[in-house]
Amino acid sequence: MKTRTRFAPSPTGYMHIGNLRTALYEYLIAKASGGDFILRIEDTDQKRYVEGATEIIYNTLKTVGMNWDEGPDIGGNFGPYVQSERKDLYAPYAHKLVELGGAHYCFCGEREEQYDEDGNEIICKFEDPCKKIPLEEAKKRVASGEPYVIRQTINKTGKSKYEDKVYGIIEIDYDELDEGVLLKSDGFPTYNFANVIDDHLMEITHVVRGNEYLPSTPKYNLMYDTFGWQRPVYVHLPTVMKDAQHKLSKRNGDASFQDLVAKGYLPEAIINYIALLGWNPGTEEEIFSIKELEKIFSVDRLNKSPAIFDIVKLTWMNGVYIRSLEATKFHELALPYYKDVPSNVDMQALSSVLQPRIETLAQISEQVDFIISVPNYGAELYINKKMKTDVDVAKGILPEIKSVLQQQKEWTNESLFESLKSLAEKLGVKNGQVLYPARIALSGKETTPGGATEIAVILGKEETLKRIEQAIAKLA
RNA sequence: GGUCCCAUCGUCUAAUGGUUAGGACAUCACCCUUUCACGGUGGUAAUAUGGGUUCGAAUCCCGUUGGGAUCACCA
Repeated sequence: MKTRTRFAPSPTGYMHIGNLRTALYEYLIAKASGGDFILRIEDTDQKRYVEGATEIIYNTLKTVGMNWDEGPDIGGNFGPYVQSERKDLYAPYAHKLVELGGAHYCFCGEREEQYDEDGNEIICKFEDPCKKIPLEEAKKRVASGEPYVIRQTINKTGKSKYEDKVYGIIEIDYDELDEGVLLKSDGFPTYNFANVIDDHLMEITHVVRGNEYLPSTPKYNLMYDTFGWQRPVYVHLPTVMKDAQHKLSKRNGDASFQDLVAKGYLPEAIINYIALLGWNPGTEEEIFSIKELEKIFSVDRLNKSPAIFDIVKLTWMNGVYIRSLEATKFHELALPYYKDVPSNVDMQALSSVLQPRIETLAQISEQVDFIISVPNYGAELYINKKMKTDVDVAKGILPEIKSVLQQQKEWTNESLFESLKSLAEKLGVKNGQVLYPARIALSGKETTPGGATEIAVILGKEETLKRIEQAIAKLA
């Protein structure tokens, strides 16, 4: 049978990293066996609906390359794929479940307190008195227009048992299960019900979701069993944590996918990183494209303990991706970050020095400041023990550098380096005694991306000479 | 609190009864080098704890401790 998995987010306007990882594993489980990946929007809670949220979901999935085979926008044989459009479909199943004895009508409403004959408080979800109302009577009350919900009926004896692909056998006493609401008084299903109906109707073979559903899964199994439907394969995923105590969450202000992208992380790197948060290939390789993951992914290698999201490692991995980019591609991605850079600057050259030095695109801004304008600096910047330079060395060498550069015909890194190196030889000084002062004069910074000659190339001849002259004037 | 789940370097993880407990990030040192990066080499660093079972336990069992999840007309 063809594997079918589904990603079923609710449109809250935010693509959480944990959700993205769940989607990724759902996608990979399907694709690893040539199956289908389905997108379903779960918007039964109208209060939480956020405008534009579905677009964020579409865009995120598209930019990371998780293409869905069926979904609200492209349709499919099992639509509609938005739960609110499926509204009318659930109630008949709920009523049918009542007929089958798996659920009952409850008229308690939202009234606060009820007590039985012994004065004990009645809590419907635990043991609903309404389930004792004869079915015929309950149906009459429903027909007469009395408000009601449909609650799951649970026989509180015995133990439930099921197998999860990552956690193994899970056993829970039926007594622990709540008689929860399946169909709300507004006629909408709750997640607990809609999810079972939809997964069955859409022929989902593998239900993949966060492990917070581990304890409620027996309730879903009861429904599958009562309807006589085959239970899906369960794959419950461990939580993605922010630290040892807290899960990653919107409430804590933790980064979403879009936040990370805005900070200059590449979608490919994000996907690669989160794929490894709770899964490993069994080899020592760790750089994978989503296409490669599709080939090697296997549920067996999913981990069951929670994993802490480590931005430091993601950042390293992002650096790996940035470095492996084609130079032209990198330049294209870097361009938006050059908006304050003067147009006479050689931006291609800038990109080539930046590419091996940054780990996120946002770091470009910090690296590029001195290109825009020379920061204020004191003469003591020329003092460097290792390079054997000080203010006097700089005073002596800068005019020499100026005249060499003025005569320089070919303005490339190699030829500039050659020229300055032979200047050092001619004067009998160390290379650093020429190059270090030159870099300070050109950048006003102790450390820069690239060396003096690379900066000169980026700046161009005119600006380079201008900066050297300014530095000489400053020292005079 | 009841129930369920989890537990290997700081972090992500490998090792499914026999390994000097391996790799990656981070960190430290050194090398390379016109600074900074990149790259290279090496180091520090882990089986939470107490009992079993076994010739042998990170691995299997029980307890303890620690952590997480769940107990809505939210998903």
